[in-house]
Amino acid sequence: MQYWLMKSEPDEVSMDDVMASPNRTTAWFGVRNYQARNFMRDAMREGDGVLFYHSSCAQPGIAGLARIVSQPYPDASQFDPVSPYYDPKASPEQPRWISIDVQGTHKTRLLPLAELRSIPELAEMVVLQKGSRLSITPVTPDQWRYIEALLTGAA
DNA sequence: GCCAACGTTGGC
DNA sequence: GCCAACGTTGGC
Repeated sequence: MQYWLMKSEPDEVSMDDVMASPNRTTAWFGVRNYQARNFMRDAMREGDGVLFYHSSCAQPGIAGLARIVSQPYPDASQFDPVSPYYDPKASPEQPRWISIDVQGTHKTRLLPLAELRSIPELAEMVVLQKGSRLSITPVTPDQWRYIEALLTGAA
């Protein structure tokens, strides 16, 4: 069991969109960065916890909690010539990019980036490190527990 | 819109 | 394999 922070632009997919999806589940596709891809392919597994983060927006921060509900599988958009995520170098025989299904569990209050930065217990979070741009970053169990308790009131 | 930081591309 | 140029991310 591992924990992750996943960035989404709320104009594309917001926490509300996830919670409104059938079974509160949506396919995470369009990752086109090898480091993030490798996390999905090699480390993410069904049941892992996800901090759902809104990026590139007026109020960046954590918007809810989710979990991984599938194994990794090839991202269909890489084969679609009209998709903005089309990759001519990928083929169904040799897929390059990975999707995974994410299910929303709690929509929470927005935990703003500035507040995250103000919490000493969270100072080591990968997403807070200088220059960090990865759309998927690992979260430690301690960081997860702290944020989960903060946002859900769970002990 | 600005800009820092990082990733990718491609010539050599 | 090096590295300059370019593109992207993402907070502000």
